[in-house]
Amino acid sequence: MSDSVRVRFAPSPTGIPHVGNIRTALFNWLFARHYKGSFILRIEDTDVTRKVEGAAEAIFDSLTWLGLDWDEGPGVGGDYGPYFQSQRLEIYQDIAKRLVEGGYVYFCYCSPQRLEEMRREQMKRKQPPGYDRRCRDLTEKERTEFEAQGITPVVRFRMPLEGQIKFQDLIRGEVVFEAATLDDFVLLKSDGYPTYHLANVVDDHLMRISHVLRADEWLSSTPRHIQLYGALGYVPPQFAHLPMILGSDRAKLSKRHGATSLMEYQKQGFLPEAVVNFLALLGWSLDDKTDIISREELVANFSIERVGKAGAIFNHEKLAWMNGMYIRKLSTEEMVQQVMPFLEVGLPKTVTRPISPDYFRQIVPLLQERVRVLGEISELADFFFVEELDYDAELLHKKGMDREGAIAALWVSRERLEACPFDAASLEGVLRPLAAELGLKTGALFGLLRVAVTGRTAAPPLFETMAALGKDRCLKRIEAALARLK
RNA sequence: GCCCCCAUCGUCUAGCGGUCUAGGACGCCAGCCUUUCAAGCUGGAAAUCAGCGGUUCAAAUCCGCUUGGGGGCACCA
Repeated sequence: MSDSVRVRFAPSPTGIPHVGNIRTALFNWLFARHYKGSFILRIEDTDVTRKVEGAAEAIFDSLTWLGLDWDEGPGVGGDYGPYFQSQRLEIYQDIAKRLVEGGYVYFCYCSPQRLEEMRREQMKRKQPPGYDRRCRDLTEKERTEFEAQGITPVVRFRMPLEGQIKFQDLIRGEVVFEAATLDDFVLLKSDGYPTYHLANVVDDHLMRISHVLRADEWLSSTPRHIQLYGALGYVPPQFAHLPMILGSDRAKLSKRHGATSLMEYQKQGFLPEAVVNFLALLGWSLDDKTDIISREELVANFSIERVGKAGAIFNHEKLAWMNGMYIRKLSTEEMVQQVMPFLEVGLPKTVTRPISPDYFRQIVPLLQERVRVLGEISELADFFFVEELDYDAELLHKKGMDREGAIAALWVSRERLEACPFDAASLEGVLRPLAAELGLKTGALFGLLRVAVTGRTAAPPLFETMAALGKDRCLKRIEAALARLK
């Protein structure tokens, strides 16, 4: 199989790609890389009316972000281009002509209004909606009459009226459809553009695609494609219909499911490696225990045989957990690189920019195991950057400690700290004994100082935090806390 | 409505006739660690394997039916 594998990701630029689309791309990519085949990107822009500006770029960006590089397609070229279907119109028209000559198709002059009305009728009678084949056997005369009226026809495929259409799906096994339940679908629209069915089949053949891995939603159009391949004298590729990724309501992913666009995950601070890992495990598994798996291992082990059949709900919680796992694996340098952009946009405007990387390098290790999604970073770390802390004075004398006690403790602490070198070890050497001296539990003193210095009750370890903040800032904040208590 | 697909803890999944009183992970709960929060570690609750019939010495695993869920049914992809 190795030398012949050519797979493709063929999205239509009608919107920003969501995780479901990209999961399909990922499986194709993994399949190609596993068998050392080719991964082809083809843009199926045959619907002029639904084309969305910037969608193609969003597709490129999404794939690039995840590191799903394509061997042929926009930007890289290839021997089977062009890779935009809108640039291949003549090809489809030629093929359609061939089909006309072969009698596999016919011209249909039915107006959209009539078709719509027909479907409404069918629905009302609880009949399956589908083209009633009115134009299937038009006489020469009827045809010329319609032509004389200036109607531009569409080209429809002549489906068999009876019999079964069978095909082997690599994931579903044998799938059988009754031909009688399938209607004559459109191949060429009246604007001269091909429909998905025509363009997709033609291009998959012309581009020598060996395996079509696509979402399950395509399963029911596969028998049509099989017929088309037959009429064209093409050998169909192998099909593998991937289980769908579902929203929390178990329905097909759509805009109404909230943040599903892939780029949104980038914006929120997910790492591409984590997303790849997570997406790969949605519908595929290595074994009974592997959760964290590298791209290399995925490529080495990916196989269609281990792709499941049931749809999978996209679980944000688990993705967030996994992202945290990947964040913790980052080196300090990598973490600084990753986090900087998020701080730039997330920190209040009052913080002076640019943020010093040196300062930041000190605090990054304190944050690294406390973050799951990079976008959380500024909220978690803002006290390292802002000048004025804003918090409720009551936090300073919460449990067990009264106002006077807090004032006294802060006062002494300030005094001792003044003479203390500001590294974590020295700070601990001074503050731990101080707690005993004051007759306070360490937790009480440290908690008090934590609030004074960070403005919150939950923060990174106190000594490291104080060391990073520096003596000046800490003393000033303790003074501010004292003032707040008065 | 018609056609097709699917069905193991709330979620993602392992399981491909006996090793399953069903394993792992997320989340949840508890304990440990600990200056808080995390992280980490340990333990726990959580699935009568959708139901019912078969086949078989033996079924989560094979078959059928039912139910439930999903997808498709455009001059959209």
